[in-house]
Amino acid sequence: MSQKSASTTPATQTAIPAEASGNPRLAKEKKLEGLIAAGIDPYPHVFPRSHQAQELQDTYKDLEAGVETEDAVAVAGRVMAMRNNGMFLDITDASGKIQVFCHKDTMSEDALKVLEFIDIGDIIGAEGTIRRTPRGELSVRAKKVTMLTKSLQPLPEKHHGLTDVEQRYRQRYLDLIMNEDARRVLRTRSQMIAIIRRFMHEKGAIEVETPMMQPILGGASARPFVTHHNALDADFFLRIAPELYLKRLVVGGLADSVFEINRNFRNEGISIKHNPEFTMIEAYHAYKDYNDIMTLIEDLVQTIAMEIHGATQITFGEHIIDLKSPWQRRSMVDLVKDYTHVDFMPMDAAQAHAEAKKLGVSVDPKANWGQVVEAVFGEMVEHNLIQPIHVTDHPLDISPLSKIHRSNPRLVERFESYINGWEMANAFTELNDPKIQFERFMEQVAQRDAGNEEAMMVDHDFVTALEVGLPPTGGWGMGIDRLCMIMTDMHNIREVIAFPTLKPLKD
RNA sequence: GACCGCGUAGCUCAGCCGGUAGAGCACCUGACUUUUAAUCAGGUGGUCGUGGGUUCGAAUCCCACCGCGGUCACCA
Repeated sequence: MSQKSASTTPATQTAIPAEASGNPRLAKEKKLEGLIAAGIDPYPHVFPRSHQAQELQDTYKDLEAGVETEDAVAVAGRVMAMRNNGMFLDITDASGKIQVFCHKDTMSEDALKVLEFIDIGDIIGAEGTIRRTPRGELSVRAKKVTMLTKSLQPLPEKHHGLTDVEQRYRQRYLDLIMNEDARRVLRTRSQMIAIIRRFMHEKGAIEVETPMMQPILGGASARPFVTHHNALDADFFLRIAPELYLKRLVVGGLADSVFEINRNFRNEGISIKHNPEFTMIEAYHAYKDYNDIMTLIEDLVQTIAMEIHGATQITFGEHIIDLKSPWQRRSMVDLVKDYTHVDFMPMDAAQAHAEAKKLGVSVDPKANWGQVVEAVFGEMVEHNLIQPIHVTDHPLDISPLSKIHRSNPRLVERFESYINGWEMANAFTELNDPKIQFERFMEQVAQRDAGNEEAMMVDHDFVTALEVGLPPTGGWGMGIDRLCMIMTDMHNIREVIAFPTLKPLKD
C-alpha cells in the first residue's frame, strides 16, 4: 500500500483479481472481502451524522467559491459518482446531494484505506470540514470516510436510470435511487395524505378502520377477490368498499363524522387508471346532505392544490386545470342532453334503448333506464369533463345506497366529481330508510341472480342498523391514487403507487 | 380478452434488405490530479427472450410460446 504515498490522491489500487474484471458484482464481492481482511466492518451499526446534505446546501448557500471553513460536519449517503480516482465523491441522502472531497493531505493512512474499497452505490459517511471549491461546489473536505453499507449490486446506468417499466416497479428501490421524479411523486403522495388527514380532523371527523375481510360483499358494484380463513372455515371477500361498516359507526354515534383512508380491492382489469388494490378516502357526516359534501370536496381539493403547488391552477399533460371552488354542478341527464341533444328524462327504458342505439352507444339489452343513461353518459360525456365538475342526480336504478331525490323520484341525491375526464369522487345523501334499503338490496339480488356479478348482496345486519337509526347523513369517497396523479401530472396510476400489482415472476 | 409494438453485455441503446456481435455507462489495469455526465489509453464482459422452421449460413426471414408496453373493451 505504500506506493500510494507517491500520489497526492488516494488512487484505488486494490488487488482485485483478474476474474473480477468486467464483472461489477464480483469486483464488489472482492472489495467486501478486502474490507473484512483489513479489519473494517462493511456494515457498521450507526454513524453520528450531523447534517443532511440539503441542510448544508441551504446553510452555506452564500459561502463563496474557494473558501475553506473550520466547520466540522458529518454527512452520510449513497455514492452516486466518483471523479479523479475517488478524489471527488458525490453522495446523496434523502434530502439531496453533497460532494465529498478526499485529499491525501487531510486524511490519515487509516482513513485512506477505506477509499480503496468504495464503489458507486456504497453508502458511506464522511467527517470533515465545509468548503466551497474554486469551481463553486459545496464540499466536505474529508478527514475520515467510513464505509456504512457495502453495496454488492451495480447501479443502473447513471444518465438514463432504469427505463424498463416493469423493472422499475419490481425493483422500485433502484428506480427511487436513480429517478428524482419517482421520489418526488411518492413524497407528494405522502404529503397529500397528510393534508387530507389534517383537513378531516379540522372538520371534527375521526379516523377509523373497518374490515378489509368482509363476509358479505357490499358498498359498491365490482367483482371481488375471495380468500379463506382456515380456523373459521369461512370465505371472506377482500372489501370493495368500507361503506356499510362506516355507516354502522355513524349509527352507533361514535362521531358525527368518520372517515377511513385505506385500500379497496377489485378483481378487474388493470389499466393506466386502475390498480387491483387502490386507496380511497371514504367519509360520512351526520346531518349533512350531498350539497354540503360538494362544498367539502371542493374545499379539500383546493386546499391540497394550494399546499402542494401554491395555486389552484395545475397542469396535467396538455390541460390546465383550475381546481378553484366553486366547481360547476350539473345533473347527469342535463349533461347528456348538452352533449347529445337528447333528453332522456321523460323516456321509459324502451325509448332510452332506442335513443342510445341512434347515438351509437352499445348497451346491454337487459339494461334498465338508469343503466342506459349511465352508458350514454360514459360514452358521450365523461371524457369531456376536464375541468372539475360535480355530476349530480343519478338515476335511482344505478344507486342502491343513495337517498331518493327530494324533487324527482326517478333520481337520487348523488354526485360524482370529475376531473380530467376521470371519476374522482362519488357521494350521496345516504339512504337511511331501512325498508327502502331492504327493497333495494332485493333488487340487487335479483340482478345478481340474473347474472350480474357486480351486483351487491343483501346485508341483513346493515338493514338492522338502519332500523336502529342512521341520522340524515352525507357520505363520500374519493380515489387517492387518481388525485395523486392529478396533483403530480403522472399519467399512469402505477407511478403513484410504490409497488403496483404485477404479474408474479415464474420460478 | 382482441389488435399493434418491443425483448441484443449488469444498465442505456445501435445493428435487422441473411455472411463470425457493437458503442456509452458500470467493472478491471494504467495515466492525469480541484473534478461536475471529469478526461485520456488499454482491457474484461453476450446460448441476441424460449422453442421450432427456411437456408450452405439466422440477432436479422417465417411459425409458436413466454414476458413487457400501448390502444380498445369492463371498472374508481
